[in-house]
Amino acid sequence: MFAALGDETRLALVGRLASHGPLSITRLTAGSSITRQAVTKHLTVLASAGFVRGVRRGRERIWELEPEQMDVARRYLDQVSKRWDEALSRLKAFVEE
Amino acid sequence: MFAALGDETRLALVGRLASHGPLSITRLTAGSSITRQAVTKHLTVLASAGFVRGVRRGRERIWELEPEQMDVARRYLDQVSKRWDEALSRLKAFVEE
DNA sequence: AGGACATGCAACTCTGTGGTTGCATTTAGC
DNA sequence: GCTAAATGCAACCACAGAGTTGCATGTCCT
Repeated sequence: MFAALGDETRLALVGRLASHGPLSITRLTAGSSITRQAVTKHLTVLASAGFVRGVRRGRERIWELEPEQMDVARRYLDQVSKRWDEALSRLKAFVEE
Repeated sequence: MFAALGDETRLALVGRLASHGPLSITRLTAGSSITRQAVTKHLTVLASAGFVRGVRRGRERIWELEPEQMDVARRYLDQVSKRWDEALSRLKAFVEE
C-alpha cells in the first residue's frame, strides 16, 4: 500500500486523477516527461494496491481513483498512533511505579 | 514520506515502536532476521522523513515515534479524497449540462 | 477495406537502495 | 585502567523496479 504511494510519479498520478477526474492513459501521459509505457506500469502498480481502477471504454482505458482504499491507509495510521499512545501510557505507568 | 513507510521492514519497525514504546537499536534488532546495520539505515530513513527520532542516552541510542508526522500523512490523504470528490461533482455537472 | 489512434506485450538497460562485512569509537562497570 | 557492550562509519554486493524501445493488437471513422 504505502509502497505504491511511495513513488513520486505515482503520487503525481494520484494527484492528477484526484483533481481532474477519470482520465485515459494518453491524457495522463500528456505533459509528463516519461513514456506512456512507464505510466501504464505505474497504473498497474496503483491498481494492484487498490488505489485505482481501469475500465476499458471503446479503444481507450479510463482510470479512476478508488477513494475507499485511502480510507484504509488512513485507518492504518490511526491504529499506529493509537497503539503508540497506549505504549507511552504503559511506559509512564511503569516508570512511576 | 510514503516512500519511508513503503518498505516492509520499516513498517515493521514503526509497528514495534508503536506497541513497545521507545527502544534501542539492539533491542529493535533482536528477533529480526537482518543486521543491526540494516536496522540503523532504516531508522535514519524514517528519521529523515520525520516519523522517528533518536536520542543518545549513555552508550545506547533510544528511538521513539513522532506521531505528529503520521497526522501529516493522514491529512494528505484527506486532501486527495476531498479533491477527488470535487472532481467527480464537476464531472457530473459537466455530463448533465 | 484501410489508415490513424489508443493500448498491450515483451525484452532490455541501468540506477537506487536494501543488506552485509569489517573496523573504529564511545561508554558502562568492575 | 581494562574489557565488553552499544553504536558509528565506510566500502562493497546484489537485486528489484523505473524507464525505454520495438512491435503487435484492437478499435474508431470515412
